[in-house]
Amino acid sequence: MDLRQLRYFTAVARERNFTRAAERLHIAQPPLSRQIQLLEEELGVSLIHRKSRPIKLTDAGRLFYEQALQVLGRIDQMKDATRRVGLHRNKVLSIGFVASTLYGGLPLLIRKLRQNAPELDIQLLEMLSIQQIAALKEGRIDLGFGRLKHSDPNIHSTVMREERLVAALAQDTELARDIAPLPLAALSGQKLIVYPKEPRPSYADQILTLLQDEDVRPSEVLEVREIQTALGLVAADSGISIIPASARQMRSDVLYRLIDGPRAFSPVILNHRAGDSSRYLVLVKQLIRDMYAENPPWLEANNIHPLPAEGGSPGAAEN
Amino acid sequence: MDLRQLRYFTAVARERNFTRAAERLHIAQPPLSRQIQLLEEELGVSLIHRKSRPIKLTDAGRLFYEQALQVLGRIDQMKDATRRVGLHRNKVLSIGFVASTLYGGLPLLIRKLRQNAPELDIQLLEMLSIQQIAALKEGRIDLGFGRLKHSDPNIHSTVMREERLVAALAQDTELARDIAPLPLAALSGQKLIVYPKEPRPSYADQILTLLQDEDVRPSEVLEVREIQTALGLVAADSGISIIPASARQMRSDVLYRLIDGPRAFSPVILNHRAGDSSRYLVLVKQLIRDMYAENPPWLEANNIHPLPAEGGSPGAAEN
DNA sequence: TTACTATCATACCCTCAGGGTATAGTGAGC
DNA sequence: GCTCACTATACCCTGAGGGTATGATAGTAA
Repeated sequence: MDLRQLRYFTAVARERNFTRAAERLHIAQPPLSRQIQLLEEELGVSLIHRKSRPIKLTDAGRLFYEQALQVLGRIDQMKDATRRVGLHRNKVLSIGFVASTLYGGLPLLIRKLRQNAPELDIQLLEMLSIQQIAALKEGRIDLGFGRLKHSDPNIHSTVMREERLVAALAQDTELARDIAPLPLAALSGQKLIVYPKEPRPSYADQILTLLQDEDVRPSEVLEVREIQTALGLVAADSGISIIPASARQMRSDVLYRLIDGPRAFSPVILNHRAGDSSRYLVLVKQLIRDMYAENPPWLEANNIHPLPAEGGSPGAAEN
Repeated sequence: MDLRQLRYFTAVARERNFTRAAERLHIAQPPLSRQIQLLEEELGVSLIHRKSRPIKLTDAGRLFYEQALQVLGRIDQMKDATRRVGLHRNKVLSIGFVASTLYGGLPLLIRKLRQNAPELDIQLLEMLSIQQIAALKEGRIDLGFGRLKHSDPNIHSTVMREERLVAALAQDTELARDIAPLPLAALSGQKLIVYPKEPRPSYADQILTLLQDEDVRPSEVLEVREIQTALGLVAADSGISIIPASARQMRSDVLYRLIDGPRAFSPVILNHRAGDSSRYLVLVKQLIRDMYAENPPWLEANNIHPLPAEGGSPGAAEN
């Protein structure tokens, strides 16, 4: 497949007419017909009902059309952004993050960052905690928000906060009767759903280690690839999952109970290359301190405990 | 530009070596070098530092690399989805929506829909209310969630609920002292920010008409293109904006006060082609009734008033 | 039904973009 | 400064993509 084919197809779909589309594309009509045929052949699917005038798109064609428009738009944006950066009009900051931080302070941080550094092209890449370590070393990202501690000397880490863990429970089950915090021990003998399945080690191991350390044994452990699947299975009454408190927003058709216990927390960790002294890194750290200082509603709502040492003194509680 | 060039560039970026990338692509090294040069020439930007071994990406190159990966992935997904639909394994339902419904019931509806019809490819397209009318007629979407009433006989509409309006106020301003509901009249003499600027008529006109009907005259009206901009300006103390209650989630650094008055509501309207009797349309309507029947927390939290006639009897309160 | 028009598909030719081979140029390490 | 590993340059050749001519057919009006 070829971008040319996408452009040709979108022109035909827009005009609902091969001849006019060809004119608009500044080519003759036969080659246009042929390119569309080749495209349909490659996909193994007919995109256009030709046995009617004006022509109509098939269901597949309509889907393909909308997606093609989006891809083409995306490519234009990509070219523009690359040019801006290449011509030194803009700088790039690539930020890796685990999905759950989307439900915490990350969106606000990004907004603040855009306000404070409008010349910055911010690139957000969803990736797991260990993938962030590799991506930092390769220079694919400049900053990572993860949930896993690591021991790589080239990567500098800051625990930003410890977030309460909650159990996600199916409605109308025994444990869902009460809403008081749940002792970890209550999970003994229950079916547990953990995520992500790979790559390891991951948040799943953090949860499994916690249970093991507290000598809590689930009757069964099911590993799934992502939190959405885990919550889906919970909703289908296939077990219990343990998630960071802020991720409760992801689904409202399951019940959540805070988990009790001094270790029932998951950290949010800021990772960056040791020795990186970019002004944007400094800015991000400052903005994070500002955010905690403002003590926004989501902090309390999500039962998040900022670390005592944080919030005021720069550099405190790091590494 | 060409997809081939994107594939070539990602291979080089991955391998950090032209020769090995060429092998992996099953072409000779010189043509690969040339394609990358052409790409850089078209962009007018250097993507690769060649004066080091192994080669390194420039800032622009890193940005371009990540974006290119995403675009290529997107294209694969697009091909797969189109094939599935074309081979009748899946059906497509295209849903147009105004941005603010993302903060209401739409995400939950989509989840329910996926559960109830896993064979369905759901395509979400953000568009304004009037754009939805045109898109429905052209068959670009099958379903629209908008906020504007219309009078097109080919489009069937159902008011799903009336949502409270709230005023977005800059922190530390006079009106932000109190948190009690704000009478519309309090907006007299204030700077007002409305959106979207175009295409008209839009939600902006709905608000302006409301104020006019109630004889409330702002000192100044500023039109901006989208709600994010409006809230950004509010945060910068450039005026007051009026938004649907559920959109409060978009920004936490401004203050919101409910607006008082019998007409201070904005409807959420379901649009579809008159005569469309697809089973998925029926399913969506059923799921919406289920959702309201469950009376989820966001309904109350957003001060939404379901219409009395809705929720139980199918077909009631329609059109 | 027929004739007409608008429009898409087919057949066939030609050109140049992209790939190949040979080789020159160059950064990095000993 | 020599060598190795690697990239750029020079030049040739082939086929994908575009052009022209024409056939095939849906829609339409009489």
